[in-house]
Amino acid sequence: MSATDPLSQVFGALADPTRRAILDRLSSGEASVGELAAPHEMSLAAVSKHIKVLENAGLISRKKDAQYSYCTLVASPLKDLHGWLDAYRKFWDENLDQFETYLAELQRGDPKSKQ
Amino acid sequence: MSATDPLSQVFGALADPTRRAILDRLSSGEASVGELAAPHEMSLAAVSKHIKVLENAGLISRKKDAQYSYCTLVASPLKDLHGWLDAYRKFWDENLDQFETYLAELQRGDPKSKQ
DNA sequence: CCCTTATTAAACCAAATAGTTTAAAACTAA
DNA sequence: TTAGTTTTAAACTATTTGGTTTAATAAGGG
Repeated sequence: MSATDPLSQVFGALADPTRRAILDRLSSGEASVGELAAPHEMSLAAVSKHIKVLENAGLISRKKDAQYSYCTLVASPLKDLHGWLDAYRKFWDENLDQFETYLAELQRGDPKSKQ
Repeated sequence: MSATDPLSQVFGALADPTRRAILDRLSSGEASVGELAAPHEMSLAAVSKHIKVLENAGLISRKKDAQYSYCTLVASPLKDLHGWLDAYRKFWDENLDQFETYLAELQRGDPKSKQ
């Protein structure tokens, strides 16, 4: 992932289960770096790096309070991603429709579906 | 992106503008490797590798015909991705909040929601 | 049979990723 | 001030990525 465009950054940030777990945790409220790191086997420094990747992708923001750094989910990049996905939605919906039509025809024994 | 779980593979495959362009091209119909490579500056072999990444993520399938390899978009992984995204939709979609409020009111039998 | 076309494999390289450990920075509390 | 907590920076390593070039494979057409 050496691409620097925003969409690539967001997709790249999400291409890791640890980072998705962090986002998932943040979906139930803000948390400090230590709290975010706790469930993971790796070192705190490693989680800190993952958090920075998410921050660079715009997926989290931070608020410093004393020595603590509190992270919050920022959903707008996910909205952008949803917008990108939507261009393909008709595709899988169509396929689903076609498949359902096919199944319905099979059940009816419609001869057209057998060619 | 050394993670091997399906979702990471899909996100990783999409974290590259060349690969997204290939998917975009395929959304208007199947194409050979050569056709997919044409718009890009890089070598054919490089595009061939990108196509393999997309194939490994399950985003395209191929059909061999003579020396040609025809690629087709497979949208189901995008549908999975959409499912993952949906868990975050409430963070950006005000309309969904309204809809959930509406549903909650309906369940309560709140008369305001019926007008 | 040769020649061309389409694609992939192999070997190679530079840069990026994902982790480590150690140390430093910034703050709190005694 | 000293000691402890939280987080990040730095340096290092192994692996992966994204590209290259060259060669091999596989098919079709004179």
